[in-house]
Amino acid sequence: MVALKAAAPKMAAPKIAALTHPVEREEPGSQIEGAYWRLREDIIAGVLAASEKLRIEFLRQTYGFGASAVREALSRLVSDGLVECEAQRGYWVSPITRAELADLTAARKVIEVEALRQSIELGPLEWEGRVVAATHSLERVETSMTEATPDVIMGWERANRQFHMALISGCPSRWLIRFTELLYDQSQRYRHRTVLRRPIPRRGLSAEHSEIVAATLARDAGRACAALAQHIDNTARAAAAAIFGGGEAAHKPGRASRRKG
Amino acid sequence: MVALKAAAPKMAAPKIAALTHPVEREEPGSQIEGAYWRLREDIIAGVLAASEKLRIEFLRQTYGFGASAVREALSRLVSDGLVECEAQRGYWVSPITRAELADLTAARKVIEVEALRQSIELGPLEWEGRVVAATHSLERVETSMTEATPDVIMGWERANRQFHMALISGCPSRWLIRFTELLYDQSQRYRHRTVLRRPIPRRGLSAEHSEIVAATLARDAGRACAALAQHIDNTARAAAAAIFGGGEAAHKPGRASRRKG
DNA sequence: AAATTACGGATTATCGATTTTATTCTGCCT
DNA sequence: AGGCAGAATAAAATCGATAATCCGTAATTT
Repeated sequence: MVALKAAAPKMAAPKIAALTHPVEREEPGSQIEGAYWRLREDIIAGVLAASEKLRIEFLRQTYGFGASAVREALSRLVSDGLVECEAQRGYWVSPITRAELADLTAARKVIEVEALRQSIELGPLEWEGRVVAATHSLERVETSMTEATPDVIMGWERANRQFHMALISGCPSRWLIRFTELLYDQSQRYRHRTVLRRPIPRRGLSAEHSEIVAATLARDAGRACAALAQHIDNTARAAAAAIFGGGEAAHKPGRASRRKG
Repeated sequence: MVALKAAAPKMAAPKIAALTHPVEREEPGSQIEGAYWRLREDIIAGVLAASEKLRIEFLRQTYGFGASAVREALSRLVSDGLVECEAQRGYWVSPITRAELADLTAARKVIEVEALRQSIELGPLEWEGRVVAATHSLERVETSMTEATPDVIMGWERANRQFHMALISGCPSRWLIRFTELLYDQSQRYRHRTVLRRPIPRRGLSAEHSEIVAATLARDAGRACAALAQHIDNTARAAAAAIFGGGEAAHKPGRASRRKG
């Protein structure tokens, strides 16, 4: 995976053939946009590991973007919280810690749940349609999951994101939706490892989804919010167990821990 | 302060007298950091007006930063939501609209209020100290406000921000604090015009602050949160009246409206 | 022998120039 | 007269090169 194009960066700057999976994103327009989304995806998916140093030259050669594009993309990712940087010492992927996961989970239980509540209470009619559609897609993907190839897993992850976003897409507040997306993507960095270890989703995850959907479509805000909060908690617990095991933290946030010699 | 290290890049580097006020920020380290904070401040303070086109060359000459630094700073501001950009058409300050103000207000009433609740319920001891200190500073500034020079207004704005941030600084969630800051700064763009028109703060604003502080220090979460929500609402209402008047919206978000011929 | 300082390699930050893209203006055609 | 095509202009995006900084290592001194 990660085909590493290494595009002859001399004269041909040909539209940058996508190395990664086809995303629902439309054509990137500028190279910077492309670099931004590519790096973002690879950080969330763990291709660029937590705490990994992000050398400009390495990224330039690996992805075939120009140095400027890489730098600007990294700048945006800093504001997104996926990348950190220090004055003259460059960039690195934000570390993964148990405390950060706990914080993400707590914040999601405030913001995503509130967004769901507003969706239920204020969402327009077509919102219900989106929920039904996304639920259907997710179910289709889940029932057809027999093996755990990267493609299948990625498909499920995308369907799961679609599902969560559809749930809150009736919320009238753009900011709440934006924060929900941000927190979801941050959490995705943690969840990804869980999915890798637990190929076929047992643990009654589908059941949790069903409960959320049922309560939502019944416009029972209290029940739906409680179910969503529970779901977020369970997911985070599973991720914590998969990543940090029972005991201590795995990554220290201290200095950037190099990965390459 | 800030002092623009600059180090005579080529020959002239005309030092560009700062358009802005001195901030509490420490030395910027890199030029990009400096550009980022300077632009951020000037956007929030309205020096760079809403919907204004941000030409790289113009910013470069005006502030004396390099083109790359400007571009990277703008990239970060895009992720912050203070600047928007489109593929090959450059950058512009995010527009100001009545709908956006309403959304910001609603989001603040969810997030900032929740952060206050968590502060009251979970905040450590020294948090109360910070609240008392910030309240004292704000009172000092308010009682000594007789004229409305830009410096005085800026001092008040800073004290007000300190006050709001101190209130929620006991919240254990870094993400909620971060979102609160983001929304506060976004709202500041709207509030700024209110303050300009209403030099000496009447409208019982101090009274609102007092009520919030009293309830907070009494650890009465319900009362404090209600007071804060009311305060956010009143502030937004005043800003809406000052900017949009009674009727229609002032700025259309449509195409970037040029300012320079 | 330990600590400190000086050097070399590597990486980042910055600047200038080039290429690509969009916008505006003008002339021609309908 | 109005609309369209095409050139001219302006701006943004990208690239290549230079200067400043940091990290690791080795030599030197106490």
